[in-house]
Amino acid sequence: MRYASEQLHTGAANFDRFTRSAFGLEPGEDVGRQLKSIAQAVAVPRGKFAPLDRELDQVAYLAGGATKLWARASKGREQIVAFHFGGDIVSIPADGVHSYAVTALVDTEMLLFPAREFFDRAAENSVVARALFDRLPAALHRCRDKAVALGRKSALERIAGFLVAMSKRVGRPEGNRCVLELPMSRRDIGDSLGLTIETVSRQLGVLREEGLIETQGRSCIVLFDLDALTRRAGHLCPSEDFHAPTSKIDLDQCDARARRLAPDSTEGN
Amino acid sequence: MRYASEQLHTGAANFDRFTRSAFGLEPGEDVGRQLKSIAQAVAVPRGKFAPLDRELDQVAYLAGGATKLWARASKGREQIVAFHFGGDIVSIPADGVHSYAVTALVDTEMLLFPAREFFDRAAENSVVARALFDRLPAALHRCRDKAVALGRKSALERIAGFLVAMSKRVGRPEGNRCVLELPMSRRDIGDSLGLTIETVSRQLGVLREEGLIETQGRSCIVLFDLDALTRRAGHLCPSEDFHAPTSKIDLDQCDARARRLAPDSTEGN
DNA sequence: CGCTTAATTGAGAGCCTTCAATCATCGTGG
DNA sequence: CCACGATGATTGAAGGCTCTCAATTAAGCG
Repeated sequence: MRYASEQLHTGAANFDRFTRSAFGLEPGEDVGRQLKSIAQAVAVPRGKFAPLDRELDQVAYLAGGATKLWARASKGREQIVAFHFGGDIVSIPADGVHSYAVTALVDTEMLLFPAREFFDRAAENSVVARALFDRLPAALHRCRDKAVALGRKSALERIAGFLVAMSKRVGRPEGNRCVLELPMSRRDIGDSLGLTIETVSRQLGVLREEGLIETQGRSCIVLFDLDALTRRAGHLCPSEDFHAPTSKIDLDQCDARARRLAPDSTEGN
Repeated sequence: MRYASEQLHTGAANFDRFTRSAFGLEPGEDVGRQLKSIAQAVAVPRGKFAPLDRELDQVAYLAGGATKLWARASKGREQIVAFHFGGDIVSIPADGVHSYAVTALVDTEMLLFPAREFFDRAAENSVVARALFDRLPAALHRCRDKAVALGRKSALERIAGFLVAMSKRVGRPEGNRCVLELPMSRRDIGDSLGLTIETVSRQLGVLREEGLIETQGRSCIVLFDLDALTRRAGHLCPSEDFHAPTSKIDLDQCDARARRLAPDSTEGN
């Protein structure tokens, strides 16, 4: 059951690389040692699951590669909740209302931590804590944007939004074009957007016929006009603040009874 | 533009109440003072927006009341991303791909913080940091569960899941029944589940005819069988670990090439 | 008690899914 | 290096679930 092939270490050098790239820590700090003592280094080949303990929340640091975090919903359909790439920190839920798994899209190396111990140690070091307070809310906000897309957007809007999002994470700019080398299949894209592969294919076809994108082989997509795609995604555009079809919420209409109160009025009620 | 009515203070006593209930802090600690210096106390009447700065990520602590966090998507449709109740800490995204707002479902009092400063100070105190490391991943995981529902579940499953989730947050057990006094309208429920009010109404009708629930007036729903509702929601059920329709992911099939490697093998690569 | 707003119920339309077949891509073996 | 086979992607037709539009009923408040 144990293949001879590759090697992977939680050794000092590797671990220093992790603490530096993830948290900006200098080698030799206490937290580093403490985190190392609960880390489990894992190499997951393309297409395989990460060996998770589903009884516990876990945290993973991706040293390299790409993964999908997904759950099984009804009728055997999968919902991908997030894609992750090298350098990312992944928060993986224990079995709750759904059962989650992490699958490698390409050969991936990761460090696995039990969430409780991980956060206990992180809370003791302000540098680590601060780094996590950047990442966790960011992950939450990405998930919220995804919820908006899944709940209220058409297939075309979701596809356009997916392309724009991917361009920011794995896009390679070439002049005013952007070349995407996607590590995930059409099925993965569909499972991420709550669509079928057929619909993904059809909507990509629509964008292709509009001249906004070009597909090359299975994994390469060229984006010709990111602004247009952003508009098609129903995203908030800097250029559209005025006569916006996707309008910003006008908080000035919010009624002044939502009063700001002097933060220093001593005591009270 | 400033109404004379109620009063609200960030005064010492109120603030101590906040730091104690949110973080388990004793009064008089440094963090408390530091957080207070950046806090803004706000009373938001039912149906009104919280006065947010959309240029900045923000954090809100709900002293009491109930709110919805929502975004505007295409065609003027809203997507509610989360409901929050008294005691909750809310992470509110700045304008990014979508524009978010917080609306009070009932009269609500909250403390608003700029996220950056809030987390900077939180990172310096391990007790506060630890508390947030409980709440932030929990919020993320709730959002992930919601994404699964929005992406891959039928209207009936979503409604059932909503009722089960609400029973845990605002449910009042009465014998083996559970009484829900919902602060949100059918429209809010629909906007939270990516459905229309009509569909919400129809699916509630289905559950009613099955004898699983009873509706009383606009805001009260009685749940007769939480287990059955949980199954209808397509959730993972403890009782269903064996012949599960909503199966857990079988990580034992995950192939052993996802090897666990000795965490102490010194140095390497 | 009447009015306003919310919720329910019904009929028809639309978008995405399902089912099915064809085509393309890419890895493998000759 | 090319042919082949397997898998993935594309395209087409039909069906289903939810939405839209419309009318009716109920709830809650003054």
